[in-house]
Amino acid sequence: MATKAAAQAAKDDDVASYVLEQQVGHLLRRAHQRHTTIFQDGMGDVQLTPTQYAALVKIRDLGQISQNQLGRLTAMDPATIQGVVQRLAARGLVDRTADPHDRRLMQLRLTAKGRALVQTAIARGIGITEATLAPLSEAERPIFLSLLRKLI
Amino acid sequence: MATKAAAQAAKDDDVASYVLEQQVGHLLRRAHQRHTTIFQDGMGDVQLTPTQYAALVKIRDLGQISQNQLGRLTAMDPATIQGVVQRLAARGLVDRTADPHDRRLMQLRLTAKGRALVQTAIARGIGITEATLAPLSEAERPIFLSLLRKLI
DNA sequence: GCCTAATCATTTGTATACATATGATCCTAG
DNA sequence: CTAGGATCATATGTATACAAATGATTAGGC
Repeated sequence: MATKAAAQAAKDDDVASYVLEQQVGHLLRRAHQRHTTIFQDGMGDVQLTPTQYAALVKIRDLGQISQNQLGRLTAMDPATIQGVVQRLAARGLVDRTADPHDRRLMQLRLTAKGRALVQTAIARGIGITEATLAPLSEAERPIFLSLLRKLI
Repeated sequence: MATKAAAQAAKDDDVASYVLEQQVGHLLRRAHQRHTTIFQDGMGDVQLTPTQYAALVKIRDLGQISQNQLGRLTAMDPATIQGVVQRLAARGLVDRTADPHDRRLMQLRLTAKGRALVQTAIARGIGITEATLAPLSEAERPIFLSLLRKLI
């Protein structure tokens, strides 16, 4: 029983000395917040959110892709990607056509306007990545990125 | 002019070879998503979101605090913390009283129910941090956390 | 070939996250 | 001591993010 009581006392100490600001979840949330702010400032008049940007870049990479597939590649569930694509289509950046071979699918492509915008956006995206990583030295950046990748 | 043209060609190459999945912003978003999933699973029937949890822990630390101040300490703007606190109060976890010395302020305290719940929640929060960092070795974890802290 | 299961897109509801606006209250310069 | 600015909480609107449900369509097992 003494060991059980000691184990419980140790756990109570952990709870009492728990510091929110040291938890990885809190730090991830704050780092993500900071990046979102940098992103919004960096995009300026291009006026894209990070998810809209991810969707545009991925459509650019693949030329044509279905909506749910795009969601999987950009880590958005069907409900989220639906809203993102709907807003991109409303701005005339993305073209949605029903797939003739599978009528469940919405095939997505960039419009001419979308292709032009994504070029500008990526140029700014490069600067945004640089600005986000600015607090890290050149040596620290690849270390951080490789560890961050492991957490996904 | 040759140098300018070369510089532009280099930038065009950067745009053409841009890989979304390697950008720190995309990785941060995905790591944060993964943590949120782990958090929700780990909390189980405690049924707290990460921000609700952060608010409860911080009120526990300080005993009493005004709403906007709590928002600053947990990195939530006034509109966001308002909703978070409103939901915690609706569940009877937090008590809101107008400050007699400054009638602009809403002073927040944990209820008995809130104090009991936060104990359980922090015990699970410790496991959630562990689960989030599980892909990293013991040596990698402090490195990652120290680099992540620099990005805030 | 048919029935069931799976997939796709959409819709609804809840919860951050933030910009912006507003009214109440406090503080401070003059 | 009062007018102007600052702070606080709230409200509204937009945009993720995801769970859960739905209807349309396709694919697989038999």
